[in-house]
Amino acid sequence: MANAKYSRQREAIREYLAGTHSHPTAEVVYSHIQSIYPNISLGTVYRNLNLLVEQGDAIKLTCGDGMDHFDYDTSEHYHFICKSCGNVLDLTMDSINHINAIAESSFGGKIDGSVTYFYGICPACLSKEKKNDFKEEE
Amino acid sequence: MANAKYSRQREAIREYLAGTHSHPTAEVVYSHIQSIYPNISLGTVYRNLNLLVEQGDAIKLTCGDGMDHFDYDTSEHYHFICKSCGNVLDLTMDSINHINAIAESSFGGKIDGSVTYFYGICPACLSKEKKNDFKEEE
DNA sequence: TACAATTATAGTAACTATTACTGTTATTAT
DNA sequence: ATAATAACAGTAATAGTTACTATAATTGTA
Repeated sequence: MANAKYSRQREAIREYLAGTHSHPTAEVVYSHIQSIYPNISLGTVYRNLNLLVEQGDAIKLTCGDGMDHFDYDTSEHYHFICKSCGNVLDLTMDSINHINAIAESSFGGKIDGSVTYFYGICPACLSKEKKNDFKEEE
Repeated sequence: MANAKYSRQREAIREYLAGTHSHPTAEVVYSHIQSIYPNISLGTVYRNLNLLVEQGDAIKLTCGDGMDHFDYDTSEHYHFICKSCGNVLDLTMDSINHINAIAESSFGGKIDGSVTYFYGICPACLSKEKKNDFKEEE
């Protein structure tokens, strides 16, 4: 891991990921990087995304939609998945890491951490729903 | 969904799932049901597991190891994944559903629920580690 | 019980996300 | 400049899962 060579492709991936809060999948990263490096390979994108995760520069989100999502924000924060549009959003909220202590208190093993995903309807889909409700009333 | 016909295969899957707390994958369910129905198809296992989930009789766990796990216990409880052996364990602990209110308080959308996975070392692996530490000391 | 209608099955093919392989190219150290 | 090595593009392979199809099982009705 100390023997990781620089590569322009990886830095382009890093910069794209650092500049978005959209939690893109590898495929989405791939299609964006193609505008800079038209010949980049999807395998290169996967390898570098995983490398960034291994190095602790990004996190991988497995939120149950069949695709991994990536996030350059490694600080403690939480994610929301909209059941309607599928978008993954950041949640700005107080830390809930006390749940690890709750879990550990009556458990014979060791809790190193936890991952929480919140589900529901995102603000954008919620306002669309309201519009449709209004239409139905007319 | 009201037009679901009885099938012996599905009931065998249901009974196996109801009788274990091991959170088996579809492949594991498949190999167990084969002892009763040697010709059962893996597709049948997948279809019926998903049907049980749709009907609310089981839940699907996507805990990040690449395979979905299934659980016949639909009551509110939490899961732990051992980083060492990969086993999925039930955690007996107080409800943490207050985190949904924490998430919703500063969010413009609607929170319907959340899923939390705890990670660490399970009791069995923890005791193995201790044995190895002891060996290294000698 | 027989029969028609319909859903489920086994077996197989297809699909999606991801990883592995291979010969060539880029980066780095000397 | 050159040698060593890691990364690349392109492609093949893998794993988990879903879709398709002809046959079999289940269910409602006479």
